Amino acid sequence: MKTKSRPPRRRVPPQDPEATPGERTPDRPPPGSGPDAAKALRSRRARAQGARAEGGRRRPGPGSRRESSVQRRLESNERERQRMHKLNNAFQALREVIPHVRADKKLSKIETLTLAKNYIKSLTATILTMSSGRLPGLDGPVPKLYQHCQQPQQAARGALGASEAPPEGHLQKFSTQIHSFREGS
DNA sequence: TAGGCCATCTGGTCCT
DNA sequence: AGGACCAGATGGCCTA
Repeated sequence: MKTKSRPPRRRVPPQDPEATPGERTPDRPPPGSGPDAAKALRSRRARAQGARAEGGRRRPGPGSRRESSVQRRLESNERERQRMHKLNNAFQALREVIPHVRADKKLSKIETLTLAKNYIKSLTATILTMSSGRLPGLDGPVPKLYQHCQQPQQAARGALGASEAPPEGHLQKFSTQIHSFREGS
């Protein structure tokens, strides 16, 4: 990660005035994935691209500095889109491995992250309890895992119990949390 | 209709 | 220098 101390930024109007951000994608498909979503995305992007090309503004002449800077911006946008798609794919992969109720409703990103964190913590606590602080294949104790589970934050956040709880207790608590999460409490 | 969630654009910053 | 990463802004869609 990088340094977090950035000066506050001020939103400036787009340098390329062909359109403002939201106007470029007027028909975004509903959230979801699959071939239909992908197809809709492609056609939407093609239309957006066309709309940009036909915009009421005069296109810069070939080889102009403005054209190359617009071109760089478009390429940058595309890379950013790809990056976000990869990020979303990772979110989807994470959703698929987190047990949760109401599978018909897609977990939001924040729900996915929160449940994943608590799921990991519950599994960690369970493993520690079952192995008495040791993991199979390791000679010594597992200081990092142990220290992690000793952190006071776990009690403060209330999601998971102390490491003395019976093994099934951790997952039981996680399960309870999943339900309360989905109920919006 | 308000609020939540999201995709996208954008410019600044960091890294290679 | 160029790409990756990040966060703010914006507007669309959906649901209660």
